[in-house]
Amino acid sequence: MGNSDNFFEKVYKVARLIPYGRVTSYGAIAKYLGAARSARMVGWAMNSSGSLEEEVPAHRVVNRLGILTGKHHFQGTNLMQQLLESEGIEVVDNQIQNFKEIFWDPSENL
DNA sequence: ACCATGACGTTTC
DNA sequence: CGAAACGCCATGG
Repeated sequence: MGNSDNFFEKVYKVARLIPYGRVTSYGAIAKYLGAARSARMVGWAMNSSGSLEEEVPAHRVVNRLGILTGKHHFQGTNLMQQLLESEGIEVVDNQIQNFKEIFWDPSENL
């Protein structure tokens, strides 16, 4: 573990490429990395992203429906939503609005 | 090795 | 896309 696991490192690398004001899903990242059945591991990687030197925009990663399932892992009770709204993303009841339009698929852009 | 947990996703009702 | 059952797979006890 001293060295970053290759899989985790790839996840962080892709996450950092998500454009400002756009979002993607755990499954999309997993699929892009050739581990389509390991979407949960992407979430696990995000859980460890807080201790990294390089910051990871984990708030831009949501589930396939555009729901902020990981908001409770951020500090406070509403930080994830606030970060998204600060980028012009509209969130109502933990659900990203216009999700289809701001969704960024690494498989189609990398 | 077994069981529980989880920032997911698909299928089914 | 409500709710629940599975499937999936790394981690931890």
